Amino acid sequence: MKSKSEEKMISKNSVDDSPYVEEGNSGGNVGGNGPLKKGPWTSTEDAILIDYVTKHGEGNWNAVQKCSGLARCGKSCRLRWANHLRPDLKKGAFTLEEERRIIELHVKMGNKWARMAAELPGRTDNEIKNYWNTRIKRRQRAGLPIYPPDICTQALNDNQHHENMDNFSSGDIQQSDFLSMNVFEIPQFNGMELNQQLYTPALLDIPASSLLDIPASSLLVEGLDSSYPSKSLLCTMHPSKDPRGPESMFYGVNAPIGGVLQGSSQYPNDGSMRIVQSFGFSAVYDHDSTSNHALSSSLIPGSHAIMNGNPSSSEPDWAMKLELPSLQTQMGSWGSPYSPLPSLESVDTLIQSPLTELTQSCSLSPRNSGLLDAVLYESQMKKNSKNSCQLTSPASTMPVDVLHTSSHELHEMEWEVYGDPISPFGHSSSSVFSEYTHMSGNSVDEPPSAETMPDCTYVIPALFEGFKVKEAEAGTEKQIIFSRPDFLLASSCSGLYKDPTKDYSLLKDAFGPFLGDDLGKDCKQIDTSASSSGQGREHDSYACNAVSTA
DNA sequence: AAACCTTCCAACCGCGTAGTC
DNA sequence: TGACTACGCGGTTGGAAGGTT
Repeated sequence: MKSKSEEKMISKNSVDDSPYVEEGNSGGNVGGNGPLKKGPWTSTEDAILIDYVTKHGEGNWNAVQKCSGLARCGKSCRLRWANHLRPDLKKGAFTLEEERRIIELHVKMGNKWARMAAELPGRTDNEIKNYWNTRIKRRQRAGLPIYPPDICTQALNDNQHHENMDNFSSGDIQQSDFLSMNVFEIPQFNGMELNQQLYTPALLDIPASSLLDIPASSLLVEGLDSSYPSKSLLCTMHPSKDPRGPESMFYGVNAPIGGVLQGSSQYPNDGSMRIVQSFGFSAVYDHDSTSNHALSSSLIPGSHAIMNGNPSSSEPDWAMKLELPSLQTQMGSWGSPYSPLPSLESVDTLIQSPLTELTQSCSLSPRNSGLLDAVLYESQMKKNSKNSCQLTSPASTMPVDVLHTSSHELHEMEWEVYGDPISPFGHSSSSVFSEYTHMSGNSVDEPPSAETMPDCTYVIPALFEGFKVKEAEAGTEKQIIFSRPDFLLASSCSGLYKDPTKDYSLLKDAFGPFLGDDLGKDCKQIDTSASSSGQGREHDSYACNAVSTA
């Protein structure tokens, strides 16, 4: 097996018919004893490396080549040892328990594979990463949420718990407690961002990923206690490395959001922190909607922000370097300038805006209780009023003045911004929306996939979290009401699926380690006749509001 | 049977960080 | 303080294998 692939690799990497020769030396692959080999390892090489490590121990990998004559760079040696030769490695597929653990860890840590691996003895970061990416892809295809029902349930429980909390941002909650309480918070639907259509295309320049890969817990903690060393966030944002300073984190942002974002400059010394603090966690913490317009849903770990695949030229380099998972690449499919799919950046923009700004200038929608029933109600109302959403409006380039369009119009076009049944932070949002567009024949970049969400529609109780964004410069207020996708998952997992006759294989697959054989009892997919035809999916349950008030 | 597609996974690459000088 | 080095991490790539059409 290996020999075959090896030969291919050798052939591929060969230079002048010299196998085992590496033509490049990037990444410190310069060898002192000649060219370094790349590609699959042979058993002989493995033996050499094992022998070396046995004698000299781990570390000093660059010395391997010198001491053993192994034509491999230190980097490669380390990787080989860590991922394959280490004696304590656990081989074989992940157990259900391990899978569950991975998911839990991902909720907490995001794409911190090494940290996750540390929690899973015998497993490597690469292994976990591959597993996760595969899982994401699979669920994306299936149109399923990343996080399983029980976690959803826990998230809801936590939500209810926190709804009764006051001053959650006062920092009186211990980090550990907070973390423990939010371990299962579903950062689902980070894609509940504001409709990009509501904002100028420049908003797309905002590196949503900078926040979306941050574990929910980290952000939440940040929001609670600024003393928490939110390395994840800081590192992700790289604010200190941005020569433009904190405000530049919103580089590319302009009106109307720009006014809001500019508020970030209020915290010149700790932009990211402030931003975190400004995050809303309403899903979980909108116990006090007047003071804490949290957007918990935005706090999705591992969210590979859907950058809408539109790496604008104006996007800062650092933004592009932010944690962009491979999935994001896939998401790029809806990055077309004309894609009706939403941009996380837009929501992130608001999310990133200082809380104080929001709290001071915002008055939540009266319907904005954040309670599930309220959301359900609203969703139902929308459903009744509109049975179909016009998702395909090529209005992704809609100018700012769309904000002044009627709320009705906005409703129709906005649902697409939300729902991301797959990923909490939005990477999946792309999947759902892209899938929708596929079904409706509106995909710009990809052909409809019969495989994607076949006859499957989630009934999503859209929660509407509204807040007003004060447009500092214009002196106007724009109330942006957006749904609470984070609840969508939970609801979708807790019996909101309507059609019991549908095949639950997808869900079963998705919830594998979390559900028993009676999966179908709890999770059902909805079949809408419209969905099969790609028209009029009952996505209006995703409905969202965008009310613009001059 | 062949072509195509999907999944899995090993390996590579670039970058960030810590340590050292 | 800056340059250099080693190491680690996360994202990405590409081939093998298996499945589907």
